Amino acid sequence: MRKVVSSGQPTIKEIAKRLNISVSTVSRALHDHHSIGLRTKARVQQLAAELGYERNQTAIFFQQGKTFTIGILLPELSEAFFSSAISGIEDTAYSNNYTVLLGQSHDDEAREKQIIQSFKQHRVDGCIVSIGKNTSNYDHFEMLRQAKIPVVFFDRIPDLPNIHSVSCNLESGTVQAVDFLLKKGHRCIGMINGPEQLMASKERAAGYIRALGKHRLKYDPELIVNADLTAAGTDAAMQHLLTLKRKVTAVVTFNDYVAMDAVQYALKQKLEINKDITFVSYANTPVSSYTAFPPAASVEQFPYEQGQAATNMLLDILNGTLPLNDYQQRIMESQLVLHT
Amino acid sequence: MRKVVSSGQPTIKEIAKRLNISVSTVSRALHDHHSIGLRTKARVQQLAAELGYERNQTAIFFQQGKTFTIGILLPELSEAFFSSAISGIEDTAYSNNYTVLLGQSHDDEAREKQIIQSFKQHRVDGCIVSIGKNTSNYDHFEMLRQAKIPVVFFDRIPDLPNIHSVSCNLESGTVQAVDFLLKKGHRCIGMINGPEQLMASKERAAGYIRALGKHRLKYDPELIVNADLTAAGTDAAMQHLLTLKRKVTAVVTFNDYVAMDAVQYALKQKLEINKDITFVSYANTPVSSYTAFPPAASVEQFPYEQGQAATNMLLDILNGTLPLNDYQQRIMESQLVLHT
DNA sequence: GCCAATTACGCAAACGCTTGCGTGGTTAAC
DNA sequence: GTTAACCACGCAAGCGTTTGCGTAATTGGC
Repeated sequence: MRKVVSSGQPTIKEIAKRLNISVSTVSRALHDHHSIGLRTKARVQQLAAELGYERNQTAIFFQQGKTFTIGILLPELSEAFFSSAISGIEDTAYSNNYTVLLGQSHDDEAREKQIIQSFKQHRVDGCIVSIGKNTSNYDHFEMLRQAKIPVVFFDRIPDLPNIHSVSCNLESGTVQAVDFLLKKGHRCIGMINGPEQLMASKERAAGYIRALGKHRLKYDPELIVNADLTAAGTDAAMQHLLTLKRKVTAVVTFNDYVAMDAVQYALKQKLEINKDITFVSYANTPVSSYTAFPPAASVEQFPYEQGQAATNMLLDILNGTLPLNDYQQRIMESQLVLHT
Repeated sequence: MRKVVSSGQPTIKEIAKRLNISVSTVSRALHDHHSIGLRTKARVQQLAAELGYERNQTAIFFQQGKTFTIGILLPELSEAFFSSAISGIEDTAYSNNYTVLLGQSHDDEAREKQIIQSFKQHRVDGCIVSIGKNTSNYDHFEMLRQAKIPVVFFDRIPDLPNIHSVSCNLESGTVQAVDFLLKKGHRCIGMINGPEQLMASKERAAGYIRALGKHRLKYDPELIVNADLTAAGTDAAMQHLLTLKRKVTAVVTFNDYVAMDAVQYALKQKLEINKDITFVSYANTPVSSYTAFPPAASVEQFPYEQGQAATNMLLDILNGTLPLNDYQQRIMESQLVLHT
């Protein structure tokens, strides 16, 4: 039999041989088991230290069927929102002795499936995932369910029954945002929303409509336009809004990038920001306050905290604190932040 | 013997039993081994598909002594520079069938050591690391070396002999930046640099001085000020520069955030940007182009590409293409990008 | 001084998979 | 008809660790 690898790392067996005791004794000594004599324990531990023994996690993972690893799948690692979330996830995973496996889907459904597959093969204990923009088939998550690998969806959550999720209540934040604009006297408020099928888009729209209702104002469907979040899409949306008969004096944009593109467009149309037209956005970049015309206010979604919350929920499931089939949808409150 | 886990996942053994053949045959059939008959192969593969068989990677990792996993340790996952780098790393790892394990040190040396320890126990095949600001002891990396786990340092590289590294030559970028300003006619150029001990600061200063030398200009030490990267520090630095007898008409700032703070300060002093004073910066945020007064130009460091390069170097080592002891320091060129 | 409890350790199986080698059986070459 | 080559498959070891159970030896209670 060929020895595949000679990592050179000392093993428990090595220690046993040198000390002329059995491997089980060594294993127990290393775990401070009560049935091992103090002398033996000391001898084992000392030799282990001398040899620089380190347990082979891969062996333990295999033997225990548990990896203390969670897979985290996000659309884009470099987006500020997600990178803050990763930070929150890693921090809480770390302090609970879990490790984090990472994958980015780039909003590509096929790649998303492959990564989930890879996570599953890696036998991760659980997953945290934010689905891609155009993911419409959820077979891969069904597989995870069958494999009894818990998943906590996060931010971009699929429209599925019986799932765990952590998300931000964008509806309430949107209500706050629209309220804010209404109180400032705006009566014709446009909204550049995201792709229709996105939950995030639905919530924004719902908040928008609810806020109008609160103030007994009629909702004009033409004022909400679904865009694709590209600069071109935003331009088209702006063009649509600015050519309506009623004059749009404020716009709620899907996120900061859209806001900035929209601002650029407005400037090209010789509009004066915060006078002719006011923008409110959803925060996803730390530097929007530095921009020339930052949105008058923005809805903060606390990505770091969402990451923490999702991880905690997953850990609760893994610990058995939270039953796997007790599906929880934790909805965190978003909050409108004024940019004076 | 207690069955620790009953994951329910079908195993190779299960398939063998059902088909009344040996596990080895099943294994080979699944690997499309030539010594297995077509009929058996088909039967095995079909049953495997039916059962939803999936190989247990943890078993394979353990058996093979290789995990196809690389550990990546960074100071702060949520910083734009690093999150782009992660993105580049994940992408190239993914396309080479490697998976990425993640850890952030928060510039805490103890945590850095723990994460490296964890990576080692996970038996990662290799590591990519950017060290913490105040890491001064390198024992943990020495351990990796002894365990024959290759490391590629990246961006923030330690002052050690015999290491692999990928970093960006900020000196050349700085020369370009100062060149640019000189060609525009500026003769009194200030620099708001970072903390003195940082390699990054030294390179910037060196580039500044070299560029002046190229043009046979005298270097005035008063024009380079070391700041702490906070808004207050930047204000103080600006104040210093603006009260010199010679009139500073351009400033090179440590990064985009400093630039934006400096711009704010200049505006408060009723200076006109790009007329009374011009800024050049080092890119570390994707949105600086949206700001009111973006720097006239900035030195791009290509974090995504650096991440790719580091990963490729690591993969070359793992493939044996690049000998482990053939230490390479890849220095990528930074590049001045004009923001017209 | 006898039985029970406790202490201190070893045996061996099991986790799932890969792989070198062995072994019949068939085919082809001369 | 003998030999060689090849085909198709099984055996079993081994990767490092954990753990239920068995077993001596020691101790303590009465």
